Formats: sequence, structure tokens, C-alpha cells
Amino acid sequence: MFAIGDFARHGRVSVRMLRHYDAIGLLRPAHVDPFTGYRHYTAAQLARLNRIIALKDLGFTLQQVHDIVDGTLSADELRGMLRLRRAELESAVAESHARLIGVEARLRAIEREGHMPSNDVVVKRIPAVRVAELTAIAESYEPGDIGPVISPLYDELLRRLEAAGVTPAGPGVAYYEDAADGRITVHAAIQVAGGEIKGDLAVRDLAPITEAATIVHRGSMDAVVPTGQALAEWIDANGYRAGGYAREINLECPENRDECVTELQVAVTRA
Amino acid sequence: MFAIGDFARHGRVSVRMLRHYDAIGLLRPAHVDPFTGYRHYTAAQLARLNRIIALKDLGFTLQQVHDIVDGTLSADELRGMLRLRRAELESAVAESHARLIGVEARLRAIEREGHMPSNDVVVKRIPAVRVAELTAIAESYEPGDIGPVISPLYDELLRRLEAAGVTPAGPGVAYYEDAADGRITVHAAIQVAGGEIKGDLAVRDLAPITEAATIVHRGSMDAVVPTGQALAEWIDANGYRAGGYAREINLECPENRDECVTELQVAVTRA
DNA sequence: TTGCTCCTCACGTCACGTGAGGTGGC
DNA sequence: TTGCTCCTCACGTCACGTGAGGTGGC
Repeated sequence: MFAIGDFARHGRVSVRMLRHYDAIGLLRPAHVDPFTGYRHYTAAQLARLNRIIALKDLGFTLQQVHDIVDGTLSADELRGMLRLRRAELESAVAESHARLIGVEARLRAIEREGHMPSNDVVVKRIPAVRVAELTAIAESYEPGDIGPVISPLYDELLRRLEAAGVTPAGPGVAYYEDAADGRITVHAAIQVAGGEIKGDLAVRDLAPITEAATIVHRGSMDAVVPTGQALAEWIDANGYRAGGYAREINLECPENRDECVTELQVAVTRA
Repeated sequence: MFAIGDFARHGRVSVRMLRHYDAIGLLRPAHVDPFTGYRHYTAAQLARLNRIIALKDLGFTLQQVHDIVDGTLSADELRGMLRLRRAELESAVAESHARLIGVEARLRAIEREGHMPSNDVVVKRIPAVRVAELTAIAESYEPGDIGPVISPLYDELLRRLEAAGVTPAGPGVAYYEDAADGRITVHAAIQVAGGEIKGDLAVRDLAPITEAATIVHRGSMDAVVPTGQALAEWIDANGYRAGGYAREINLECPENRDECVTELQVAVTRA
């Protein structure tokens, strides 16, 4: 029989852990003195303690350890738990690795520029969104070619929405597709509620994006190029690959165009 | 200006998170209605939110994010934080990977044997320990050759300790080294307290073991071979390599030799 | 009037670490 | 008598999730 301190020493665990395992019923002392409350353990219980520690070291919760050690799990259920744990660990490795890539990219950036990049990229899921839209063709993806096309498109879109008695349900969304001869199809869209829309307007559901790299651009869209470039560099440095043109979410655009706030969203996949 | 719900939607965070960031001073709303307490955010604050989320996604704590975003950290301090984070992430990857190896080893064992191995191996640090000991030579590492050598050695050791007026400070420790011609030096040792020991006894400090794979053997040491084998198999299946013979810690040995409890400890390194 | 959004507490999470305050045996 | 070990609470950790209970504007 060992006192709790000796047992803890042999098992390389803390006394507090043994008390905790007692409290949750995972490892009850072989004997407890009814007067003093002192716990006593047998050497044979060290095997059980090792079993517990070994499973805990695999990352199982104490509840799971309890189920495995004392539960009446079939071999199949055990296999299932181990497979699940394996999958979780694979994700954990992948996630830590992705973070590592991100930290290393920032370290390189700080070496290059002397400070951290001030404009931050976030990867997130974008849900599907219903929009009303008008489209037109622009000569190229240059801001100089896009601006003159998309501005009147939005003016017209808002006019028609008003005529149809519809109030936008969210921000404007501009997006782009390749057209023939290197030209670009420009979509001037705005979020609307679920129902039907009468009048001269196309209603579309934009597909959700599982993983979109996003960046916030502040100022006129005429000056979006450096922001777009920062986004592209981040995507490259963090081991992603961009798929297509960025969506532009017009979050706010007051009188002064230099105070507009736009979010760029581009679908990405692991390179 | 966005109400908290809209701002949360655009930022893909929960309303609760925004309230939390307000509470800890990480992201204060641009405006709070003095009557209703309603929080309002500007689109421009989305850039700050993204900055926060991006850093959080690298695994920094909110306190660290706070320091990075608002603190007056020099480029050097920033570099230091990123390097530390990098090191932490490297360990995290290694740890998850080691766990993954362990889970996979168990899955293979369960496929092979239809159930989980019942005898569990734990890797732990063994601190240095001071022992008094006697040594002798055995013909081989076979239990049949070891037993007859070590038993009288322990009898003699205990006799001499008693003669010297010393009480053991811990369990017996047997360990082994290669001698000439394939023979084995047997050390029959027992833990003693720090002071001087008079009399006919060698006192030695056994070196600590940084990483020891350990297993608990129950029963007579005559039947230790399968336990030793289970330990060796685990070491192999989990990507370690054993260094030398196992130490045997005699935790408990009552009259009935079949109820002895012994821990085997063998130094390991990553293969 | 009914939804919807917003608000402020406040508990729960997970596996213990870390005191506080006190007792029993050498 | 002084250390040492043991005991039982009970708070703190980290970043929110999740009700409970209530209010303000369309």
C-alpha cells in the first residue's frame, strides 16, 4: 500500500490529479481511512493508472478514458472511437501546420518590410446569397475599364428596384466572369430578400464559398489594385490557390468615395 | 453604422464574441446608445475585426492579440512573439503527430488481436535516484540465469543495510549492463536517502532518464518475458528506439511471488 | 399585438493548479 | 515542539456558448 504522495511519485502524476481521478470515479484508492480520509493505493493500481495516462496521452478526454477503461465497449465501438480520434488528430496536425505556415509568412513579411502587414486576410465561409442584378461587358479587368461600366449599372439597378417597390436586404455585391476575347462580364448585384421580384430584374442565388480569402479595402475602388495584390500575395504565401476573380462587397460608401469600405472575397483551395 | 447583428454577419463572428471583445476592450463599438445600450459599429471597424481574427487564427491568445494590435511593440518584440509562436506550433504538430502514431498503433493491435492491449506503456521522465548496491555477473540476460544471481545479492544487500543501520528510502531497483563474453553485470540496488553510508556498500546515483518507456509487470520475474516483449513491440510500433536493458523497479513483492508488481523502465529515443 | 433584435447577468466548459485553513503521526 | 504529509473546500483558467429574464422599435 502506498500513501497518495508515494503513489503519485511512482506514477509521475500530481497528488491533485489522483484526488481528481478519485472525485470523478476514474481511479478510486484501494483503501480510504475512515477517520483521517487518507487515501491508500496498491502497487497493482499502478497498472490502472498507467492505462489511464496512456489513453489520456492519446488525447482522449477523461470521460472517454472512463468509458474505455470501465465501459462495456465492444471491439467495434472501440475501433470507432480510435478512428474518430485518428481523424481528429489528423485535423489537428493539419490545423497546426496551417497556422505554422501563416506565422512563417508573417515572419518573412516582417523581415522584408520591417513591420507586420497592416491589412489582414481572413479565410472564412461565405453562405449563399440571393441577389437582384444587371450585367454588362467591360473591356478588361482594369479598374479604369470596370468603373465606367459598373457605376451606371448600379444606378439603373437601384432605379428598377425602387420602381418594383423592393428594398435591398443587404450590401451591393459586384462580381466578374471571363467573357470572350479577354473581356469581362460585370455583374452589378445587390442582396434582396427571399421572395419573388417583379419587373425587369434578374434574380440569382450566388453559390456559397466554402473557403474564401477576404480582405477589407478602404477607399475608392479606383485604388483597389494594391489591396488586391496584398490579397494575392497572402494567398500565395499561405499555401492557397485563388479560383477566379474576387467578389466585391460594398459595405459602406458615403459621399466621399475615399471613405468607402469594400470587402474582397476570393475562393481559395489548398495549393 | 451596423447594429451588432449585422456587423457579426459581415465579420462571420458571433454576437457573443463581439460583446466579449467589447468587455475585454479589444474591439469597442464606435458608438453605444446611452439609453438602450445598443452597440453600433462602423464598416471601417471590420478591418480591425479582421486583424483580430487573423491573429487569433494563428493561435495567439486574446491578450496577445491585444498587445499586438494596440500595444507599442517594437518590430523586434513582434518578431520574438512570432518566433515563440512558431516554436509552439512546431511542438504542437510534433505532439499531435506522436499521438496519431499511438492511435494508429492501437488500431493495428485491435485488428490483430480483436481487443486493445491490456498492458499499457507510458513514456515519462525518471529523475535521478541514489541507491546502495551490490553487483555480480550472470551468464546471460535470461530470467533463468538472472534469478539465481540476483536473489542472494538482494538478501546480502538487505543484511548489510540493516547492519549499517540504514532503512531503504524507496523500492529496489535492478539494472543490467553488458559484461565481457556476452555475460551480464547484474546490479541489485535499493533506494537510500542522501547521506553517507558506512560499511561494505557501494552508493551510486543512477542518472535520470529523459524519456523512459515504462510498463507494469505483475507476477514473478520468472514470467517477465512476455511483458518485456509487449514493451519492445510498443516501442517499435510508436516510432521509438530502445537504448539498453530495462531497469526493474520492485514496487511490491508480498509472500506470494505471483503478486509481485514490478515496473520496467527502458530509455528511449525517437527513431 | 406579434416577431425580431438587442440588452445584462450568470452558469458551464475541462482538467486540474494553487492557495487557504486545518489536522494527524513521527 | 517542529516538519512533513495529508485532508477538504473553493477560486481561477480561456474564450466564449447558452439560457434566463427583460426591453425597445416596426
